[in-house]
Amino acid sequence: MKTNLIELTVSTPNGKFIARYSEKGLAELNFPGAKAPVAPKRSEGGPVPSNISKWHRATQSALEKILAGGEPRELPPLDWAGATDFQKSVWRQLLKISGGKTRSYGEIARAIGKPKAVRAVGGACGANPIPVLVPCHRVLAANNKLGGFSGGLDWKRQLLAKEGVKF
DNA sequence: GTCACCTTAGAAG
DNA sequence: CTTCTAAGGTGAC
Repeated sequence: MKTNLIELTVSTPNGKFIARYSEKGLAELNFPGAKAPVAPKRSEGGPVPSNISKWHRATQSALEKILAGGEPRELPPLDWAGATDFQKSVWRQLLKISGGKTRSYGEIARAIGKPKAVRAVGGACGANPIPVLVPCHRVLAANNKLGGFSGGLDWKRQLLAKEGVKF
């Protein structure tokens, strides 16, 4: 079923991110500049539920923290409904990467018990609906090569630079 | 069913 | 050192 997502924006020094929440938590986060598939239509529909309002505050502060090169104090609940088990496993590993550190696709693959699924890990990262908070940008190719990034390789470089990662 | 993807280790030239 | 190949998971066509 098409869950009614509530769309809110997060203003940062880097631009306005777009966050979408379901009843269960943050379901999606988009980079500034990404074309908005739907118009923001939440205010007329009704008030934003208080729990979502609270999550949004957490999202905002976590995002700002990361963009400043730090680690978020706390994250809002993430709604991974629709994701496969494989993807959830990968994203769980990503959440364990602390600021300024990086892992390779191979390491992630190994961590979830499928050392040969390195390309699948790349696929899961690309399918990540919540970039930045789920730090898919901290995953580099082997030998500290940048690798790719569907949301714009530019963001990956910038985020890593803020965290002091060199390569 | 086929193909492309945010990959990588290893074998061959 | 450079080039080529095979291998996982998933979604688009």
